[in-house]
Amino acid sequence: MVGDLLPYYRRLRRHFGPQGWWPARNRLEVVVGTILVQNTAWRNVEAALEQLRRAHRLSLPGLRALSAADLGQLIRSAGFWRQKARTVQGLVAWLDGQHAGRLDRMVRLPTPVLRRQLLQLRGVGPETADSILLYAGGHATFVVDAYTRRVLLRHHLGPPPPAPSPDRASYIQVQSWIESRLPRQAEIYNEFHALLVAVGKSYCHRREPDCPNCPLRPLLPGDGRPAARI
DNA sequence: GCCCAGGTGGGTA
DNA sequence: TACCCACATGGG
Repeated sequence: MVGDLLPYYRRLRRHFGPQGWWPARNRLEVVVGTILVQNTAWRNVEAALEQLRRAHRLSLPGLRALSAADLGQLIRSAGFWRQKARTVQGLVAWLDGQHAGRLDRMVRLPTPVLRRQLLQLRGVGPETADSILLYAGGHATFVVDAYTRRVLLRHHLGPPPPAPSPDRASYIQVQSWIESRLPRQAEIYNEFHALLVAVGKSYCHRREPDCPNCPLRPLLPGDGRPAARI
């Protein structure tokens, strides 16, 4: 069980190379990025981060100094900007109130405690919480996102959907399935998740799961069988 | 024009 | 619990 996914991890890493996630310059950028990227293409997030940077507001003091309206305008390109501005401000307020405004203290909390606290924040769900835990804090927590599900489905991996319903496994079920098949190390969770995103992005077309030109078919199992619906 | 992108929360049965 | 929907911008 443990280590079942290691061969795939190694194969993907040889093919794509180290991914070096999260694409950010510091811890705060990771945290802000995890919120901005919710259901949004990363390029739109980059534009928003750049706007914050140019306004000298991509820092805790900078964010504190912004009204919700002004923050919203700066992150507009990331979409859902009213919600996301509120979420960022809520997170900064919580950080100030509970952790003396210090991310380095926040990430030192035990994983289950920090996860629970993050999930209490409005606008922070399981994926955002786990992204902060893993990519900002180095906690060994696997991030389940749309790419994770898509790639697992396409290659007939992952937990079976619980019959008769719902039609897909829960976040926790997918997360447990992966975590129990890899060494419990943040570095491996980090890299494997980033590699799954690289796989997902490299598919010729999301709507053509059987495309014979997909260069990744030898990298993950599932060849010789009809591809799962994605 | 239409579809989609590294989700989340609220409402309803 | 299991759907459904709003939330919004930008690129293919």
